[in-house]
Amino acid sequence: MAEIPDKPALEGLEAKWDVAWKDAGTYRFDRAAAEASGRDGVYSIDTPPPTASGSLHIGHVFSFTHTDIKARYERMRGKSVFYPMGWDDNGLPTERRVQNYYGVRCDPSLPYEEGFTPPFEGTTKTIKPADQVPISRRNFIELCERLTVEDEKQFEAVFRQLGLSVDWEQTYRTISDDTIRTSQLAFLRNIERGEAYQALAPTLWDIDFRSAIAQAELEDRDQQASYHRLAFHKADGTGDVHIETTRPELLPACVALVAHPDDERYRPLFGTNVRTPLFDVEVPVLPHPLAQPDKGSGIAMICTFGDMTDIIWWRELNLPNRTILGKDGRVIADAPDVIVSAAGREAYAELAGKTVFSAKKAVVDLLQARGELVEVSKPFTHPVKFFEKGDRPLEIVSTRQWYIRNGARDEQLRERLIAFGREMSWHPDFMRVRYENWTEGLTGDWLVSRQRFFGVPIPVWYGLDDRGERDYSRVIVPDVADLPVDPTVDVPTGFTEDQRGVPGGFDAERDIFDTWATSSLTPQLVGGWERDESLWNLVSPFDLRPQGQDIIRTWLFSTMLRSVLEDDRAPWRDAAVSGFIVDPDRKKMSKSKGNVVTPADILSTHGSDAVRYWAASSRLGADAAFDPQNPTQVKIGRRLAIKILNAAKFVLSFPVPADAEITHALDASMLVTLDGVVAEATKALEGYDHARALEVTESFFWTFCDDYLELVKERAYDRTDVGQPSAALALRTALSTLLRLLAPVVSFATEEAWSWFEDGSIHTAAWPEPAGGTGDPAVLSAVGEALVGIRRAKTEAKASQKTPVARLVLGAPADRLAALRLAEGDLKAVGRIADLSYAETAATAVVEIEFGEA
RNA sequence: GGGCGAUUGGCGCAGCUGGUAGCGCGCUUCCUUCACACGGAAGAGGUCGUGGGUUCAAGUCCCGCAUCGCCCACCA
Repeated sequence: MAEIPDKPALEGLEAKWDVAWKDAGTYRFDRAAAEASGRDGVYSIDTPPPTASGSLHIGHVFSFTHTDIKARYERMRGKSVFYPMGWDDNGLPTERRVQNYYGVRCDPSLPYEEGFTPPFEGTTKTIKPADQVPISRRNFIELCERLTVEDEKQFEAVFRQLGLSVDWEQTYRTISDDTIRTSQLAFLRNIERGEAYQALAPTLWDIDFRSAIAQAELEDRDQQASYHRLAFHKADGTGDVHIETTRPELLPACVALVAHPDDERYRPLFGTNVRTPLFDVEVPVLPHPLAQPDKGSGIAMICTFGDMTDIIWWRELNLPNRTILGKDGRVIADAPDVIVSAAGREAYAELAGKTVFSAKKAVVDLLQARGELVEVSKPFTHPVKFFEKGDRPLEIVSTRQWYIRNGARDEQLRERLIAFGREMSWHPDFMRVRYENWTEGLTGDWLVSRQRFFGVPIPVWYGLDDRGERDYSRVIVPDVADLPVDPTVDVPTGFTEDQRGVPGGFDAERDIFDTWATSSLTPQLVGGWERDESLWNLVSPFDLRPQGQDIIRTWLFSTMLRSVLEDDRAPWRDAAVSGFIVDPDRKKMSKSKGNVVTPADILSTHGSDAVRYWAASSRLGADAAFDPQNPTQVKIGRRLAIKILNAAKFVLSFPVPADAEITHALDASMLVTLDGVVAEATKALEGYDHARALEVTESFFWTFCDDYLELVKERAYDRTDVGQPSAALALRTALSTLLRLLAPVVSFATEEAWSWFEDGSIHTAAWPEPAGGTGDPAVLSAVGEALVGIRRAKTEAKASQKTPVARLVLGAPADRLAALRLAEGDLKAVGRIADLSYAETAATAVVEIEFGEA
């Protein structure tokens, strides 16, 4: 046990207890205990792995604190808590950060350079792509690893300062060998069961990242556009048909016109052909119900591919593919074969090699020059699809990609996914709806391949035919025992390296997995799936998945999918979804808006307990305001933490006789009231309502300090008073209970105070149970009311609370008077009242007061 | 266009299975150093976005509307 300092303070507690907890292994997952107790004795958490590229933000502090509170509660309840930490270090954010940080970019065609030194180290300005030094894939990946390791150290430091009760021996990275092995193994199983497949199809494509993008990574952004009214010429020469488009540059990719089947204006045209302006290509006019008569001129051109609707029309109307955009977002050199006229080919030549933006201008100029641009509308804004991490609108190009079936085209699977979602508990419950909406609204299978570099390689090769072309029907998979593999380096069983890339040999898949394809396996990654079966059985399915509401469609959905495909069950029992942080203007905080506050400063300035308190006072799913200039709630938390230290010090100053018993009605009343608080806080925490648990506990704590402690301090101090042992014991009991109730939130101050009178960590102490005393709660509340009355009388007299009172008549309802008499001594002591008498009144109040010594 | 959530004193929030509103901050006044000035006490201040309905009784249940936020959408 530690000495009680003269002047307790919060400063330094974080560093002190972080080391102490680490040395004692306070939060270590006790595998032996878990094995002894079995799955039911374990509480396992599928912790979100923060993206290790850059810095943590206040939102991380917020949501991770929510999880930590529950973890600490379950630990005190006697569970072996499995609380790991992961870092999501693969993927685009890391690549982009590495490009900027070191001034490099990946060029897979380059050879590996031993001992490569990057041109920059930690630049603050953005380096233009043209100035980035091209390096090999292996060099690039090495830099990714180097940088993420550094970031992860900083992240751990912040989380330790915050006091997360993570078992820091249970960590994983989404780029480690173990992870790659697990990710590849799960994918091979998907292939085996026919859940993963490859297909050549129109794909949403980011021209800057040069990679395919999945539906879950889309976001709409408003863009300026104008309708361009173009004249198509009827093939029979009887006139023109006007269409409107925002994308005239796609005119050479036009494959048909489309109007609604019931549209009288265009009905006569169905089945006929028209010729495109400029390029003079004959295309059919077709009916399709998705065409909207009230939009534009009511008839649209279908291009391969301008938007998602084009894909649907193209597929359902069985149209040819005349893609003109390359993967770099520029118009490809070769015109579609159907453009045969000299004028058409000349026009196309003007566009070849141009970006979408320039090509649009060129087409408009050409159309204008030939008088075929009828009209250009005023610019307006409309939503355009972007990759959520991208800077330019997505294009749609035809590419070969890998997909995992997700229920979009399989009603049975979709229904199972929803059914498992209903088996789980969601906190708050309405978050389930978002999951269901997403699942029901899926438009296609999950595109998991990415044309990127830093990630888990897709573990396949393709057989090559005798001309050296990939035969996509001959997918070669590795032996499970050989995982992890990098197909670009490793050789499939039955082949030799010299068969790489030669006719009759093999060719490596160069794509990597989407980061979610690996993140969707976090339970498997951390739980020892196919690596440590006994661990897996102890922790899975996990108790808790904590996460942000913004990634329900990605992380939560995909984790559920993988679990259902692999094990036919939900991966967790509970999902706790935190809200996000909004600034004082109610805007979501995000890097792009530049209003992000870094947590390290906040933690240092106000103390971790204060910040934890702020986080704890928001319920799950509720957005929380945070004003870095004036973090009110944080300051309140700080006040609470300081009060805890001071109150503990005070309570511990009263000696508790060895044979002390609760004999006084007021003490018994306080303790039985506290029992109710324990019951309520416990119930709240069981239901993931940490805010409610904190509220009832905190509320009682202030009553305890302001009223009860004031009332009994004289008695507790006076060893000659027969009521002394009772008061001292009650105080000590309440302190112990309150500290434990507050420990999950105010983890540092409670641990500090605990160390003054108990051995061992409060965080492994038993969660309090109601003591089941026989007190009457009415006594404490009646005396509390009387105390307010006495104080008011003194305040109104502008007297100090310590002013002696010669005589005081206390009025109260009859049933309350009895309670007051039971605590008469304490009331007289706290009010410095010499002569206290009573009167029956409707409400509790001071009837007469006479100041002065007795 | 669809879905979800929010709307309670100046601000941030509680109000569980319906019975005429609570907490904290801020504010006003006062006290004070024997746990706590990173302190203590008392007080003023809302009829609960809006229009209906159910009920003896509605922030609290039902329907409509408005505003804000988030998510989704096949937006030529």
